[in-house]
Amino acid sequence: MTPTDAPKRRTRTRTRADAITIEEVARRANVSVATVSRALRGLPNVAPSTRSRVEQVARDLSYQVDTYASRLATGRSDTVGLAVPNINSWYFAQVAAGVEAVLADAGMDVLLHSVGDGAGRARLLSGQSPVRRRLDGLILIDVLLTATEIRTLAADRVHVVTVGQWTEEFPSVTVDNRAAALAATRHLLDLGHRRIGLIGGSAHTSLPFDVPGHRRQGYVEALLEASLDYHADLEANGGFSVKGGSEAMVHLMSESRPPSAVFALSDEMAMGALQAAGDLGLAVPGDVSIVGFDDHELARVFGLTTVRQDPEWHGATAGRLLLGLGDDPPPEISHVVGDTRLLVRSTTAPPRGH
Amino acid sequence: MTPTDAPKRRTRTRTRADAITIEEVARRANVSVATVSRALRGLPNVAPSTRSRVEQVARDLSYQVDTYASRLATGRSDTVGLAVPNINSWYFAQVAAGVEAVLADAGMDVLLHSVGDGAGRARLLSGQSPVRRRLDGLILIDVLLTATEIRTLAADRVHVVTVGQWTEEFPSVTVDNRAAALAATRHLLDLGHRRIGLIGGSAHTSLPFDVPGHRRQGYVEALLEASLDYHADLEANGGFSVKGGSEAMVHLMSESRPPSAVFALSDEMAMGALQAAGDLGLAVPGDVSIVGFDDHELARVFGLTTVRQDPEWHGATAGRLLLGLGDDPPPEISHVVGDTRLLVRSTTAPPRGH
DNA sequence: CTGTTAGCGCATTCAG
DNA sequence: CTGAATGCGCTAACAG
Repeated sequence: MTPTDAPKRRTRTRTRADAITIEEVARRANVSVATVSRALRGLPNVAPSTRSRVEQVARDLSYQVDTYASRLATGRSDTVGLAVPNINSWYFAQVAAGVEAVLADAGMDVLLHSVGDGAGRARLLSGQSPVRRRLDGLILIDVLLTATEIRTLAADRVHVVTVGQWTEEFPSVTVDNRAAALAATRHLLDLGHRRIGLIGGSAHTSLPFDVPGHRRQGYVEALLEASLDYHADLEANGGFSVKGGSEAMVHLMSESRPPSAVFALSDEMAMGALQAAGDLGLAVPGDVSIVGFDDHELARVFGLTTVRQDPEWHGATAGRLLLGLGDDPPPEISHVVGDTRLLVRSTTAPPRGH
Repeated sequence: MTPTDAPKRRTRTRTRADAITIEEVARRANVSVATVSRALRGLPNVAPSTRSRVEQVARDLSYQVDTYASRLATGRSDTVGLAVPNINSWYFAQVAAGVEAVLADAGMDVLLHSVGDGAGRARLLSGQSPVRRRLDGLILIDVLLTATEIRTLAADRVHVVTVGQWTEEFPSVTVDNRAAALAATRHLLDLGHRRIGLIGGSAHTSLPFDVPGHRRQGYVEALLEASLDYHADLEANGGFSVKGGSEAMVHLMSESRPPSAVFALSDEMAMGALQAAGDLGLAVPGDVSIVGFDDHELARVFGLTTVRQDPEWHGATAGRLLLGLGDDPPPEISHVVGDTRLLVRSTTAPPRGH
C-alpha cells in the first residue's frame, strides 16, 4: 500500500501485451502471492473467506496463470506429445480423436507431432530433442521404437504409452493382429480360395514385429495351415493408402496367374483395390474377393468384408493409461489388448467355378 | 574451476531427472552463460572460435534449451494452437496435416485442440483461457468466431488465422462455397431435376455465414435461378457425418414426394446417402442422383460427382500465413481463396423419364 | 492460516 | 567480444 518501493518495475522489453500476473491479484486481494497461488490451486491451508476473495479478484481480472512460469517452477508441463506417422489417415485420426478427448478432459495439452518422414521422427526421438524436453508424457501411435530409443526414453522422466507396439518397458494398447489376419485369411480359404494375394505395408520396415508384420504373419500361417506356400509374387505394397492399394491391386491382377482373392492390410487399401477392380472390369466378389482391415466408417457402404477394430477406443485407452502413470504408487505396466472381429459382408464369395 | 563458491546448489525438489543446463555448458566451455546463449542462438558478437567451442560442448552434453525457461524470459513460445471441431473427420484431418507439415518445418510446435463440444471451445476462447496464454499463434479451422471473440483475440498478442471464416481482422483461407454450391446445384438442374434435396449441416448454427450456410445459399440461389422455390421438407440435417448423411437420406426419400436428386454438403454425408439409397433399394443415379462436396479420397471410388477442393493445401496455406504474421513490418491481412471445381462422375444423371 | 524468500533456466541490458 | 547482474511469473520450503 505504502508507496515505499513502488517504482520497482522496470519492464524492459514489454513482450506481453499486458498480462496481469499473480502479483497483481495478490495486491488487489490484499494477500501475498503465495496465498494466491495456494488459493487458486485449491490447496489446503487457506481460510475459506480468503480463498473466495482471491478467486473473486482473479475472476474480475480474468487472471490466467502463465503456464510457462509455472512449468519452470514445478517441473511439470501438463502437456503430452502425440506422435503419429501422419494425421490424415483414417486410423490415426481416429486414435488421435480418442487420445485428445481423454487428455483434454484431464486438462492436459496435446502436442501433435507427425513423424512420417525421418526428419520429424528424429526431431522427436533423437538425443537432442527440444520437444521431448517439454513433455510430461508421450503417446506413440505405430511409431515403432528401437531398443536404443526405448532405453533412452525409459531413462528419461517422460511417461510413455505405445499403441501398436508391445514393449516390456511401457504400457501399451494393441490388438492381436496375427490372430485377426489369420481369421481373415482362413475365411478366404474356407470359401475355397487357393491363390490369395496380399496388399501390405511399407517395404522398408526396419523392425520385424510391426503391425503390418504381424498381420502378414497371420496370413502366412493361415496359408501354411491349408498346406499352401507363400508366394512372393502374390504380395504387393500398397503403402496403407487408397491410391497405393489401387496400384497394388492392378499389379497383382495383371500377373499371369492372378489371385482369386486379396487380403488388404487396411480398409483404405482395400477400397483402393475395389476401385482398381472396377477399373479393370473385374466383378467383386464374382471375379475376385477382397478383405480389408479396420472397419473404416465407409467399409459398410462398400459392403467390404473386413476385420473390425475400434481405433478411437485405442486412443482413449492409451490416454487413460498415460494419466494413470502419474499416480503416486506407479501402477504396474499394463498391456491392453483391444478386440477384433471378422465382419463378413459382400466382397467375399467362393471363387469362380467352386 | 576453483571451488570458490561451489556448494551453492541447494536443489530442493529435484524435479527433472538430470537435465543439463546452460550453466553446465558455460562451465565446461569456460565462458559465461550469456556467451553460451548468444553462441547457440547464432547471434553476432561471438568470436568464431568461442562459438564453435561452445557448440561442441553443447553437442557433447546433448544440451537442449528448456523451452519453458526460454519462453518465460522472452515472451515467445513458438507454439501455435490448432483448433478444429474434431480431428477424425476427413476434411479436418487433411487440413491439420497441411498445417502441421508447414509449422513443424518452421520449428513450431502444434497444440491440437478439439472444440467439438462447447466445453473445449470455451476452454480455448473464453476470457480466462490458460491455453491461449501459452500460444504465439492460433489457427482456427471452421471454428467460427463471434464479434466479441474477434475483438478479444485481436486485442491479444496472439496471431490468428482462420480457415473457413472470413473476418476483417485476421488473415484467412476460404473457398467460394456459395459459388461452388451454385455450380453443383446447377449441374443437377441442367440435368433436368426439379426436386432437389439438400443434406446439410448442424441445425444449431449460431452464425449465419458459416460454411454450410454459404453452401446452402448457393443451393437456394440456383433454385431461384430456375424459378423453383425452396422447400423446407427437401432439406435434412446430416451432421457432416457418414451416419448422419445416411439417416438424412432415408428421411428425404421416405417422404410422399421424394427428391429425384440430392446435394450433400460434404462427401462423407454423400457417401452415407449412397449407402442409404442402396439399403432402400434405390439405384444411383437411376432412381436418384447424388452430388457431394470435398472430393474425398474415396469419392472417386464411388464415382461420386462432387466439388473438388484441396484441404491439405488450405492447411498449409494457413500455416504459411501464420508464419508470415511474425515478420517485422507486419504484412497486410491477406485473404486467400482456394480453388473449387465441379467433378462430374457417375452418381448424377437425368431424372427418370427425362 | 499467511507472508518471506529463494530459486526454476534462460535472455538481456550494461559495463568492461 | 565477453561477463556480471537482473528479472520473466510462479511454486515451494520455512518461518511466523
